[in-house]
Amino acid sequence: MALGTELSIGQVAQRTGVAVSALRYYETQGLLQANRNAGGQRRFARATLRRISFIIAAQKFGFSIARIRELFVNLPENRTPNETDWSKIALEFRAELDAKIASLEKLRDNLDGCIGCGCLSMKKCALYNADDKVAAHGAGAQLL
Amino acid sequence: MALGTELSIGQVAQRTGVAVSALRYYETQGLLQANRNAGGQRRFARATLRRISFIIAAQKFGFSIARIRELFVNLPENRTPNETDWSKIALEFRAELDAKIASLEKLRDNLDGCIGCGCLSMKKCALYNADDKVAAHGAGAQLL
DNA sequence: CCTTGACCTAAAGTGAGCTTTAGAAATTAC
DNA sequence: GTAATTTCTAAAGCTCACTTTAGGTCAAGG
Repeated sequence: MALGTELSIGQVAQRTGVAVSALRYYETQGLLQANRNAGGQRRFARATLRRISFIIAAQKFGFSIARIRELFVNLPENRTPNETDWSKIALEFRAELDAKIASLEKLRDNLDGCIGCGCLSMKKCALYNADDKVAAHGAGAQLL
Repeated sequence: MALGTELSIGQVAQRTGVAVSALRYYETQGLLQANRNAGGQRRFARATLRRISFIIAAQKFGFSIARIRELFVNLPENRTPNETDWSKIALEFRAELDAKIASLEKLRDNLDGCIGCGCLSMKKCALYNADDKVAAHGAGAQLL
Protein backbone atom coordinates (compact mmCIF):
# COMPACT_ATOMS: atom_id res chain seq x y z
CA MET A 1 0.00 0.00 0.00
CA ALA A 2 1.63 3.21 -1.13
CA LEU A 3 2.12 6.12 1.24
CA GLY A 4 -0.39 8.91 1.01
CA THR A 5 -3.23 6.54 0.16
CA GLU A 6 -5.80 4.85 2.28
CA LEU A 7 -4.95 2.45 5.07
CA SER A 8 -5.93 -1.17 5.66
CA ILE A 9 -7.56 -2.06 8.94
CA GLY A 10 -4.37 -3.68 10.15
CA GLN A 11 -2.35 -0.57 9.45
CA VAL A 12 -4.86 1.58 11.31
CA ALA A 13 -4.76 -0.85 14.21
CA GLN A 14 -0.99 -0.67 14.33
CA ARG A 15 -0.86 3.11 14.20
CA THR A 16 -3.55 3.68 16.80
CA GLY A 17 -3.04 0.74 19.10
CA VAL A 18 -6.73 -0.08 18.76
CA ALA A 19 -7.53 -3.72 18.02
CA VAL A 20 -8.79 -4.67 14.59
CA SER A 21 -11.93 -6.07 16.19
CA ALA A 22 -12.54 -2.79 18.00
CA LEU A 23 -12.17 -0.83 14.76
CA ARG A 24 -14.75 -3.02 13.08
CA TYR A 25 -16.97 -2.56 16.11
CA TYR A 26 -16.62 1.22 15.93
CA GLU A 27 -17.67 1.06 12.31
CA THR A 28 -20.83 -0.87 13.20
CA GLN A 29 -21.51 1.80 15.81
CA GLY A 30 -21.21 4.58 13.28
CA LEU A 31 -18.08 6.13 14.76
CA LEU A 32 -15.96 5.34 11.72
CA GLN A 33 -16.56 4.96 8.03
CA ALA A 34 -14.47 3.05 5.52
CA ASN A 35 -14.36 2.62 1.78
CA ARG A 36 -13.94 -0.85 0.34
CA ASN A 37 -11.41 -1.98 -2.21
CA ALA A 38 -12.14 -4.32 -5.13
CA GLY A 39 -11.82 -7.34 -2.86
CA GLY A 40 -14.21 -5.96 -0.26
CA GLN A 41 -11.58 -5.03 2.30
CA ARG A 42 -11.84 -1.82 4.30
CA ARG A 43 -9.71 1.13 3.29
CA PHE A 44 -9.59 3.97 5.80
CA ALA A 45 -8.85 7.58 4.92
CA ARG A 46 -5.93 9.03 6.85
CA ALA A 47 -8.23 11.50 8.57
CA THR A 48 -9.75 8.50 10.32
CA LEU A 49 -6.67 8.36 12.54
CA ARG A 50 -7.69 11.66 14.04
CA ARG A 51 -11.21 10.44 14.71
CA ILE A 52 -9.78 7.39 16.43
CA SER A 53 -7.43 9.55 18.44
CA PHE A 54 -10.44 11.49 19.62
CA ILE A 55 -12.37 8.31 20.42
CA ILE A 56 -9.48 7.05 22.55
CA ALA A 57 -9.27 10.31 24.48
CA ALA A 58 -13.02 10.62 24.93
CA GLN A 59 -13.20 7.09 26.27
CA LYS A 60 -10.49 7.83 28.77
CA PHE A 61 -12.74 10.59 30.00
CA GLY A 62 -15.58 8.13 30.30
CA PHE A 63 -17.63 9.16 27.31
CA SER A 64 -19.83 6.41 25.98
CA ILE A 65 -19.85 5.40 22.36
CA ALA A 66 -23.32 6.87 22.03
CA ARG A 67 -22.11 10.23 23.32
CA ILE A 68 -19.09 10.23 21.03
CA ARG A 69 -21.38 9.48 18.11
CA GLU A 70 -23.43 12.51 19.09
CA LEU A 71 -20.33 14.69 19.11
CA PHE A 72 -19.32 13.33 15.73
CA VAL A 73 -22.55 14.34 13.99
CA ASN A 74 -20.98 17.79 13.82
CA LEU A 75 -18.18 16.48 11.64
CA PRO A 76 -18.72 16.66 7.86
CA GLU A 77 -19.32 13.33 6.17
CA ASN A 78 -18.47 14.23 2.62
CA ARG A 79 -15.12 15.88 3.17
CA THR A 80 -12.13 15.64 5.46
CA PRO A 81 -12.79 17.54 8.69
CA ASN A 82 -10.60 20.63 9.04
CA GLU A 83 -9.41 22.48 12.12
CA THR A 84 -12.59 24.48 12.40
CA ASP A 85 -14.70 21.33 12.37
CA TRP A 86 -12.65 19.83 15.15
CA SER A 87 -12.59 23.04 17.13
CA LYS A 88 -16.38 23.06 17.36
CA ILE A 89 -16.32 19.60 18.82
CA ALA A 90 -13.44 20.47 21.10
CA LEU A 91 -15.43 23.36 22.53
CA GLU A 92 -18.37 21.18 23.45
CA PHE A 93 -16.14 18.39 24.66
CA ARG A 94 -14.01 20.68 26.74
CA ALA A 95 -17.02 22.09 28.57
CA GLU A 96 -18.15 18.62 29.56
CA LEU A 97 -14.66 17.71 30.69
CA ASP A 98 -14.45 20.72 32.93
CA ALA A 99 -17.80 19.90 34.44
CA LYS A 100 -16.76 16.34 35.11
CA ILE A 101 -13.48 17.29 36.67
CA ALA A 102 -15.15 19.92 38.85
CA SER A 103 -17.69 17.38 39.95
CA LEU A 104 -15.00 14.90 40.92
CA GLU A 105 -13.15 17.57 42.85
CA LYS A 106 -16.28 18.47 44.73
CA LEU A 107 -16.86 14.85 45.58
CA ARG A 108 -13.29 14.54 46.78
CA ASP A 109 -13.62 17.59 48.98
CA ASN A 110 -16.85 16.28 50.43
CA LEU A 111 -15.07 13.07 51.16
CA ASP A 112 -12.38 14.93 53.07
CA GLY A 113 -14.99 16.40 55.35
CA CYS A 114 -16.88 13.18 55.81
CA ILE A 115 -14.52 10.27 56.22
CA GLY A 116 -13.76 10.05 59.88
CA CYS A 117 -16.27 12.74 60.75
CA GLY A 118 -18.20 10.38 62.97
CA CYS A 119 -21.55 10.99 61.34
CA LEU A 120 -23.67 7.91 61.31
CA SER A 121 -26.69 9.26 59.54
CA MET A 122 -26.88 8.92 55.81
CA LYS A 123 -29.23 11.86 55.81
CA LYS A 124 -26.68 14.25 57.23
CA CYS A 125 -23.60 12.82 55.55
CA ALA A 126 -22.07 15.25 53.11
CA LEU A 127 -20.53 12.41 51.18
CA TYR A 128 -23.81 10.66 50.67
CA ASN A 129 -25.43 13.90 49.66
CA ALA A 130 -22.62 14.93 47.33
CA ASP A 131 -23.39 16.17 43.86
CA ASP A 132 -25.08 13.33 42.04
CA LYS A 133 -24.14 14.72 38.66
CA VAL A 134 -21.15 12.41 38.61
CA ALA A 135 -23.28 9.35 39.09
CA ALA A 136 -23.76 7.04 36.15
CA HIS A 137 -27.17 6.77 34.59
CA GLY A 138 -26.59 3.14 33.75
CA ALA A 139 -24.71 0.18 35.11
CA GLY A 140 -21.03 -0.55 34.85
CA ALA A 141 -17.77 0.88 35.95
CA GLN A 142 -16.84 4.51 35.64
CA LEU A 143 -13.79 6.70 35.32
CA LEU A 144 -11.31 3.84 35.50
CA MET B 1 -37.73 -3.35 64.39
CA ALA B 2 -36.76 -1.21 67.33
CA LEU B 3 -34.42 1.74 67.01
CA GLY B 4 -30.80 1.21 67.94
CA THR B 5 -30.83 -2.38 66.75
CA GLU B 6 -29.90 -3.96 63.48
CA LEU B 7 -31.57 -3.09 60.22
CA SER B 8 -33.44 -5.24 57.73
CA ILE B 9 -32.30 -5.18 54.12
CA GLY B 10 -35.32 -3.09 53.17
CA GLN B 11 -34.48 -0.50 55.78
CA VAL B 12 -30.90 -0.30 54.62
CA ALA B 13 -32.09 0.07 51.04
CA GLN B 14 -34.39 2.89 52.02
CA ARG B 15 -31.76 4.76 53.98
CA THR B 16 -29.02 4.44 51.40
CA GLY B 17 -30.99 4.54 48.19
CA VAL B 18 -29.25 1.33 47.11
CA ALA B 19 -31.52 -1.37 45.72
CA VAL B 20 -32.15 -4.48 47.80
CA SER B 21 -30.77 -6.60 44.98
CA ALA B 22 -27.59 -4.52 44.90
CA LEU B 23 -27.13 -4.93 48.66
CA ARG B 24 -27.40 -8.69 48.33
CA TYR B 25 -24.94 -8.51 45.45
CA TYR B 26 -22.48 -6.50 47.54
CA GLU B 27 -22.70 -9.17 50.20
CA THR B 28 -21.85 -11.91 47.70
CA GLN B 29 -18.89 -9.78 46.63
CA GLY B 30 -17.63 -9.49 50.18
CA LEU B 31 -18.24 -5.75 50.51
CA LEU B 32 -20.85 -6.16 53.22
CA GLN B 33 -21.55 -8.65 55.95
CA ALA B 34 -24.84 -9.36 57.64
CA ASN B 35 -26.05 -11.38 60.58
CA ARG B 36 -29.14 -13.51 60.19
CA ASN B 37 -32.19 -13.57 62.45
CA ALA B 38 -34.02 -16.72 63.52
CA GLY B 39 -35.94 -16.82 60.25
CA GLY B 40 -32.80 -16.51 58.12
CA GLN B 41 -33.31 -12.88 57.15
CA ARG B 42 -30.37 -10.48 56.97
CA ARG B 43 -29.83 -8.04 59.82
CA PHE B 44 -27.30 -5.30 59.15
CA ALA B 45 -25.34 -3.46 61.83
CA ARG B 46 -25.78 0.30 61.66
CA ALA B 47 -22.11 0.74 60.85
CA THR B 48 -22.91 -0.91 57.54
CA LEU B 49 -24.52 2.33 56.42
CA ARG B 50 -21.14 3.97 56.48
CA ARG B 51 -19.59 1.20 54.44
CA ILE B 52 -22.34 1.62 51.88
CA SER B 53 -21.85 5.36 51.86
CA PHE B 54 -18.23 4.75 51.05
CA ILE B 55 -19.11 2.24 48.32
CA ILE B 56 -21.42 4.77 46.69
CA ALA B 57 -18.78 7.48 46.71
CA ALA B 58 -16.00 5.18 45.53
CA GLN B 59 -18.15 4.02 42.64
CA LYS B 60 -18.82 7.59 41.64
CA PHE B 61 -15.08 7.94 41.36
CA GLY B 62 -14.96 4.89 39.16
CA PHE B 63 -13.54 2.39 41.63
CA SER B 64 -14.41 -1.19 40.82
CA ILE B 65 -15.92 -3.52 43.35
CA ALA B 66 -12.67 -5.46 43.42
CA ARG B 67 -10.74 -2.31 44.30
CA ILE B 68 -13.22 -1.32 47.00
CA ARG B 69 -12.91 -4.79 48.47
CA GLU B 70 -9.16 -4.30 48.61
CA LEU B 71 -9.58 -1.03 50.46
CA PHE B 72 -11.98 -2.67 52.90
CA VAL B 73 -9.53 -5.36 53.98
CA ASN B 74 -8.07 -2.66 56.22
CA LEU B 75 -11.33 -2.39 58.13
CA PRO B 76 -11.70 -4.59 61.24
CA GLU B 77 -14.10 -7.49 60.88
CA ASN B 78 -14.76 -8.23 64.49
CA ARG B 79 -15.62 -4.75 65.73
CA THR B 80 -17.25 -1.59 64.47
CA PRO B 81 -14.73 0.50 62.52
CA ASN B 82 -13.85 3.74 64.26
CA GLU B 83 -12.62 7.05 62.90
CA THR B 84 -9.03 5.89 62.85
CA ASP B 85 -9.91 2.83 60.80
CA TRP B 86 -11.73 4.96 58.26
CA SER B 87 -8.99 7.55 58.20
CA LYS B 88 -6.47 4.97 57.04
CA ILE B 89 -8.70 4.05 54.14
CA ALA B 90 -9.42 7.69 53.40
CA LEU B 91 -5.73 8.39 53.11
CA GLU B 92 -5.18 5.68 50.53
CA PHE B 93 -8.38 6.55 48.72
CA ARG B 94 -7.63 10.23 48.66
CA ALA B 95 -4.23 9.65 47.08
CA GLU B 96 -5.77 7.66 44.27
CA LEU B 97 -8.43 10.29 43.75
CA ASP B 98 -5.86 13.02 43.41
CA ALA B 99 -3.93 10.94 40.93
CA LYS B 100 -7.01 10.31 38.87
CA ILE B 101 -8.07 13.91 38.84
CA ALA B 102 -4.58 15.05 37.94
CA SER B 103 -4.48 12.54 35.15
CA LEU B 104 -7.78 13.77 33.75
CA GLU B 105 -6.59 17.35 33.93
CA LYS B 106 -3.45 16.44 32.07
CA LEU B 107 -5.47 14.71 29.40
CA ARG B 108 -7.72 17.74 29.11
CA ASP B 109 -4.76 20.06 28.73
CA ASN B 110 -3.24 17.81 26.11
CA LEU B 111 -6.54 17.91 24.31
CA ASP B 112 -6.45 21.69 24.28
CA GLY B 113 -3.13 21.63 22.53
CA CYS B 114 -4.05 18.92 20.10
CA ILE B 115 -7.56 19.43 18.83
CA GLY B 116 -7.26 21.67 15.84
CA CYS B 117 -3.49 21.56 15.91
CA GLY B 118 -3.38 20.09 12.45
CA CYS B 119 -1.15 17.19 13.35
CA LEU B 120 -2.00 14.12 11.39
CA SER B 121 0.52 11.74 12.84
CA MET B 122 -0.55 9.59 15.75
CA LYS B 123 3.10 9.35 16.69
CA LYS B 124 3.48 13.04 17.29
CA CYS B 125 0.02 13.76 18.65
CA ALA B 126 0.12 14.84 22.28
CA LEU B 127 -3.41 13.62 22.79
CA TYR B 128 -2.65 10.16 21.57
CA ASN B 129 0.45 10.02 23.69
CA ALA B 130 -1.24 11.39 26.79
CA ASP B 131 -0.77 9.67 30.11
CA ASP B 132 -2.16 6.19 29.75
CA LYS B 133 -2.66 5.82 33.47
CA VAL B 134 -6.26 6.87 33.03
CA ALA B 135 -6.97 4.08 30.59
CA ALA B 136 -9.16 1.24 31.73
CA HIS B 137 -7.57 -2.15 32.19
CA GLY B 138 -10.80 -3.94 31.32
CA ALA B 139 -13.86 -3.44 29.22
CA GLY B 140 -16.81 -1.19 29.90
CA ALA B 141 -17.61 2.43 30.39
CA GLN B 142 -15.63 4.71 32.62
CA LEU B 143 -16.09 7.85 34.68
CA LEU B 144 -19.68 8.41 33.55
C1' DC C 1 -55.66 -16.83 62.25
C1' DC C 2 -54.88 -15.25 58.05
C1' DT C 3 -53.53 -12.15 54.63
C1' DT C 4 -50.24 -9.08 52.81
C1' DG C 5 -45.88 -7.50 52.15
C1' DA C 6 -40.99 -8.19 53.00
C1' DC C 7 -37.52 -11.46 52.46
C1' DC C 8 -35.07 -15.81 50.92
C1' DT C 9 -32.01 -18.49 47.17
C1' DA C 10 -30.39 -19.77 42.75
C1' DA C 11 -30.21 -18.94 38.20
C1' DA C 12 -30.92 -16.45 34.21
C1' DG C 13 -31.05 -11.93 31.89
C1' DT C 14 -29.23 -7.06 30.80
C1' DG C 15 -26.26 -3.52 28.49
C1' DA C 16 -21.86 -1.61 27.33
C1' DG C 17 -17.91 -2.51 24.81
C1' DC C 18 -15.53 -5.40 22.96
C1' DT C 19 -13.13 -10.24 21.77
C1' DT C 20 -13.30 -14.83 20.00
C1' DT C 21 -14.59 -18.27 16.82
C1' DA C 22 -15.42 -20.38 12.40
C1' DG C 23 -15.08 -20.76 7.82
C1' DA C 24 -14.03 -18.49 3.60
C1' DA C 25 -11.89 -15.07 0.37
C1' DA C 26 -8.27 -11.61 -0.67
C1' DT C 27 -3.56 -10.12 -0.49
C1' DT C 28 1.36 -10.41 0.11
C1' DA C 29 5.82 -12.66 0.27
C1' DC C 30 8.87 -15.84 -1.58
C1' DG D 1 2.61 -20.43 -8.32
C1' DT D 2 1.96 -21.35 -3.83
C1' DA D 3 2.22 -20.68 1.04
C1' DA D 4 1.47 -17.52 4.70
C1' DT D 5 -0.85 -13.65 6.25
C1' DT D 6 -4.56 -10.54 6.38
C1' DT D 7 -9.12 -9.61 5.93
C1' DC D 8 -14.07 -10.69 5.58
C1' DT D 9 -18.92 -11.72 7.99
C1' DA D 10 -22.01 -13.37 11.37
C1' DA D 11 -22.74 -15.08 15.57
C1' DA D 12 -21.50 -16.31 19.99
C1' DG D 13 -18.86 -15.28 24.17
C1' DC D 14 -16.96 -12.33 27.91
C1' DT D 15 -16.64 -8.98 32.06
C1' DC D 16 -18.79 -5.87 35.17
C1' DA D 17 -22.36 -4.58 38.06
C1' DC D 18 -26.39 -5.42 38.73
C1' DT D 19 -31.68 -6.67 37.95
C1' DT D 20 -35.29 -9.90 37.11
C1' DT D 21 -37.60 -14.15 37.65
C1' DA D 22 -39.40 -18.15 39.89
C1' DG D 23 -40.78 -20.47 43.59
C1' DG D 24 -41.02 -20.36 48.05
C1' DT D 25 -40.58 -18.65 53.51
C1' DC D 26 -41.04 -15.09 57.23
C1' DA D 27 -43.10 -11.38 59.77
C1' DA D 28 -46.41 -7.75 60.93
C1' DG D 29 -51.18 -5.93 60.98
C1' DG D 30 -56.13 -6.55 61.54
